[in-house]
Amino acid sequence: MKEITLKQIAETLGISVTTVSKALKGYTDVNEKTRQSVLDLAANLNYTPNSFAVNLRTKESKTIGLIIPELVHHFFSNVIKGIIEEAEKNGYLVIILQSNESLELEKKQIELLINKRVDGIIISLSNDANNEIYLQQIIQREIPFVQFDKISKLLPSSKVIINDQKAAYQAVKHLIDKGCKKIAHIRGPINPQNAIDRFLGYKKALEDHNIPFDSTLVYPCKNVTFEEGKQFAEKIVKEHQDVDGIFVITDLVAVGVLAYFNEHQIKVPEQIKIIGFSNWFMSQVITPKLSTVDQPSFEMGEQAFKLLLEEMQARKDFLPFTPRTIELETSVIERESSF
Amino acid sequence: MKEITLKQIAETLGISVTTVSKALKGYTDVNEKTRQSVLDLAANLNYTPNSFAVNLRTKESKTIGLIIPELVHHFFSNVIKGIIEEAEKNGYLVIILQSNESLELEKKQIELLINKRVDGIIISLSNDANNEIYLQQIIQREIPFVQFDKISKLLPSSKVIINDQKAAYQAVKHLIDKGCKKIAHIRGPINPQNAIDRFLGYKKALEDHNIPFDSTLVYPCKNVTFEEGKQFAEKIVKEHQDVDGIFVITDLVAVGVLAYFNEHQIKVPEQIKIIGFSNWFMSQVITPKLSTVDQPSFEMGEQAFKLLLEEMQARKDFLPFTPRTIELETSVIERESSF
DNA sequence: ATAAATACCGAAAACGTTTTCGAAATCACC
DNA sequence: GGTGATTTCGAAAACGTTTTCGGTATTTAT
Repeated sequence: MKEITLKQIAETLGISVTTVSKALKGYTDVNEKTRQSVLDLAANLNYTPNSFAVNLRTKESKTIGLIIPELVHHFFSNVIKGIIEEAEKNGYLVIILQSNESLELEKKQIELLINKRVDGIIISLSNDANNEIYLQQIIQREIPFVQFDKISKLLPSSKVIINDQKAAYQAVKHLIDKGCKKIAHIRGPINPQNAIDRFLGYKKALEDHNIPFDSTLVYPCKNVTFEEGKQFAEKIVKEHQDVDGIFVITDLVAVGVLAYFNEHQIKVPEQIKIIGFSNWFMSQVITPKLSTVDQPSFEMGEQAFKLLLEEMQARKDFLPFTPRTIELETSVIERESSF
Repeated sequence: MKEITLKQIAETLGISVTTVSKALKGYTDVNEKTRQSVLDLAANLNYTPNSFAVNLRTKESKTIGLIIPELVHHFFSNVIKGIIEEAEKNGYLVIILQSNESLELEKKQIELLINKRVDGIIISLSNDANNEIYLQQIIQREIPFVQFDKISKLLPSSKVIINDQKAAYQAVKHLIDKGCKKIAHIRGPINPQNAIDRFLGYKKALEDHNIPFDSTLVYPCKNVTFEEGKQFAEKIVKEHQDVDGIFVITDLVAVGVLAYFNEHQIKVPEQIKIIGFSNWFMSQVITPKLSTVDQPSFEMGEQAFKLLLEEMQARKDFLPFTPRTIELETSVIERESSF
């Protein structure tokens, strides 16, 4: 069970390693007959180049790294899928690591990838990350680098994002269009930019439609869980009996809200209309089906890899590269919870 | 921005590359002073060994490959998480590929990984795979290899599985214990072994409790979808008004059943009790909460990597290796749908 | 016929590391 | 002071590939 090498092919054919290599790589300075004999023998022996040697020689591994905060997550799963498929189309493989929303781990994972000498890195930052030194380091080392979803605006890299503020605006406008007059917002934690942006979109939509903003109608999640959804649902109906619409930071929490209302015979959408965010899979299998904002997650993955590829190729050819930001369109998906 | 190499360290210290390498790798035949100076300089320069060169020299990449049928899947996401975490603990990184339930793609992905010369491969087979030649090839090449979940019994490799038959038996027994007298089964497709085993467990549980088996109560899914769940729910109540329990191949389909019953005011669990399989995340946020069978997915991933590591180390030391199979325990999780 | 152009091939260096093996220098001991 | 043991070091080979550069051999043009 020995590995086939160029040397072996060369020896059995009585030619040099150089010529064998050239024949296989389509160089023009090799005779058609010798080329054929090399190709035939290589095919017979099932030769595949030793990628360790190729990596060393070419200084690239055709492998990229991907860091996400949490693997078990419908949104991220779809992004990963998009990245992997697009990468494979272009001959790249993907190493996946998780940061578990920990800065320390995020730092460690980045160092792992750099030491592995991956050709590029795609990342969705953990909540508290911003402009950490270990992130700047990626750029200083000129490692091709793309951020998506949860990004640091300060870092000069390519990015794939949605316009959270606009998307939230549309979600709230949808509730208003459906007749809601008093709309609560269950928002995300204080720090992450997308929670802030969604809150701002909520506020702007109210203002634009002459609904007074009331800060007591805004409930901030700490952990963004199903349980929190149930708790806030209870709080909302107790504190504001006349709320007729809720915009929720993400579907998971919105499903918690729905669960509470189901249990307490509060009719959705008749009494209160609800809209979530992200179009999690579960939102279409729950009763009533949850209206939500669709984020094109798979496409986000595809675009992220494409941007990375752009930079990888530019660097290889020593061309100047300026980062690009792609903003993907979101869309309100109207389902039973806001009819 | 040049990469630091052993050579550079050697030159600035006026010693040989050999000694630098030895100092960094803890060889005993290097003077304590020189060792310190090497260590200091290496730390200052932030030296990390070029992994391409290390790979070539040591013939291992500290990278493994993982192939799964579908990434966007609560069960697989958890397995992946388990594998990645355990791998990282042991200094390995993980490349992930999908087969999309296609034999052709599965074959291609395996070849990709072999050509990449990963140190080992973990796989959950696609539905129709069995003893394909490209799978045998992995074993012939002596590439460390572990199967999990959907396996081929014929292939002599380590495996991590659950006892589907036993798990299904317990699920059905649970319904019987709760008083069900006429239990339908929405089963999986004809081919996959786990669908067959779960069906057999269903049948055996009935027999052991003196409930006559009735083949018209068994409904085979084609695509295992939410929609199929709804359709079969309708069929079941139309064809067998007196069914009082349903054992469903997997939670997704069971949620479809629940959705149909919710829409048609059929009371769960009062009129019909339902139990699913796999403990998908959504089963605990739906109303009523779905009873199910928990598969320890994260642990499955951990164990799969541990088995792989065993084989990788044995091969490296030229020790004989005999594959092992680990069978993980499942447990019935009782929730509202079967109270 | 010779000169110039072309086709074909291979030696050798390089990528950066690990490890073997022998040499030199130092030490201990009688 | 001589022997043997021990400590410390480095030359060199090896891993398998890619690519440069020069050298024959053959063809074409004059």
